[in-house]
Amino acid sequence: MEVRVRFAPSPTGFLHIGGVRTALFNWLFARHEGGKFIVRIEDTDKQRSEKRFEEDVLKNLEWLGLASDEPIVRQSERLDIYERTLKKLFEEKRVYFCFCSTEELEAEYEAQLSQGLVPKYSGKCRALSPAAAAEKLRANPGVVRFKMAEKTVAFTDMIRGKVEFNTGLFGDIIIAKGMREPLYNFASVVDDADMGITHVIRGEEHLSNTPKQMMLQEALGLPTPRYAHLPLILGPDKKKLSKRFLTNSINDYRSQGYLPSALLNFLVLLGWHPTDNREVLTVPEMVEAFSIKRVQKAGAIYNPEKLDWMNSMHIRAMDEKALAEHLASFVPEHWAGDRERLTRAIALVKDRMKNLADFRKEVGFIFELADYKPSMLVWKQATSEKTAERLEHARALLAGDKGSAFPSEGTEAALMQYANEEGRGDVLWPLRVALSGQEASPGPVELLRVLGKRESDTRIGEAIGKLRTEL
RNA sequence: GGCCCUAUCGUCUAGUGGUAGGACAACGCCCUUUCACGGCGUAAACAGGGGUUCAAUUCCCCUUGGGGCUACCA
Repeated sequence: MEVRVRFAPSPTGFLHIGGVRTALFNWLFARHEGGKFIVRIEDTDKQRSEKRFEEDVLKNLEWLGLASDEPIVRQSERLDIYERTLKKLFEEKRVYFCFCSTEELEAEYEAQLSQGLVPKYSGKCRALSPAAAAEKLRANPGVVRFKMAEKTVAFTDMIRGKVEFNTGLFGDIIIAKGMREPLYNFASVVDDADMGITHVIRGEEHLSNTPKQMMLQEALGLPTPRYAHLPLILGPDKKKLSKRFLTNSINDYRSQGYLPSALLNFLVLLGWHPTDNREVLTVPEMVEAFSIKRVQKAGAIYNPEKLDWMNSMHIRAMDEKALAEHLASFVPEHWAGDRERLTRAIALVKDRMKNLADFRKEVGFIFELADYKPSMLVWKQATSEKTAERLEHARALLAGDKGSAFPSEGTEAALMQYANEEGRGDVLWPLRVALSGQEASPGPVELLRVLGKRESDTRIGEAIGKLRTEL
């Protein structure tokens, strides 16, 4: 039988890190098994669902490469189906209308609690005759309750093994607010069956929903898919992932210059890893090695430092051309247009970038030299005068370069020889600062290579000018 | 409170009935004109208590810690 899984977000907020991980595990499972991954939008809560959130979720899944294999399913477009199913449940007397007010219910729960009892719905409205219910319906919309049988329900979670619940503790749960307003547990069960979902992989917060859904499946004569409940991602404070991270949309990671593959790689390692010790994996490698049975049982803490490291590893693994594409939205247009220089700049800093946004601040000076103080050119105990002389010497050396690739091997050797004679810091430091205008940067020879002969000469000339006017 | 899940370095984790390994982060050294990168190294963990056993981090129980659920949210 074909494996079919789904990712079922409710569009009540931007797509966040936790959602992506759930989507990823579903997607990997589907790909590994050669099955289908389907996105279902759970927008039954009209108050909280917003179209812009749905768009955000879909757009970001696409960016991450986790798009749905089949057309998106929207619960808001399936109200007829839920209504029909609900009618059937009414006919079979598996459900009933309840008209108890929130105040009544609260009072009931308090009373139960004070007697040391487990608070649950008393089942009061079960006794209402269909006629009485119809009468009340005229003034009060009511809610639909499911007659929960009291029994022990057991299932085998693919990650946790056997899990047991006593459904008697739940009471008669509300499954819809009216004939056309289904609630989560009900809509989810109907859709999973309709969509032919074979495996439900979701967050651990749904573990106790599973027995409720199984009871619903039983009442509707629907098959029970296999379940896997993923451990939750915890915040750095070892508590449930805080608002600070949950409200962070994937958009933020995207604009900070994280690569999709790095984000996915980081997330997959939160609760799973391959049998060997590999940590840096391409997406195809993840698919190949993935196994739901190897998923960890305990929650994992979100560690942003490791994400940075992972991103730098993925940046390094990417070739310069592909990186240039990704960089396009992170640099000014005229930089992106100067493809030749952009590629050389990328080669220069690829190994030192943690994210794509770093690129601009790491090598911006290649495109636009910022103003700097002449004193920055002077190495340790050297004088401005001496520094200017050394720069002039170096400049003359470079000007004599006749090779096709600048700087030629001979020029480089001559420069290094001069540096060794004068003191490496005394020559190399001012040269590097003259070329970069920065306290910290890649080395002078690398910079010469990226800037080219003419631009290098201009910059060294400027540096000498700065030193001379200061004297 | 009740139900359920869970427990190895700060973090992600490997692992086995008999020296607890890797990665991130930290620290140190090397490389080096600078900053990174890189290389080498250091520190760092089996939550506690009972069992079972010649022997328990590993198997069992309890406690404790952490988490989830306990909605007319999903």
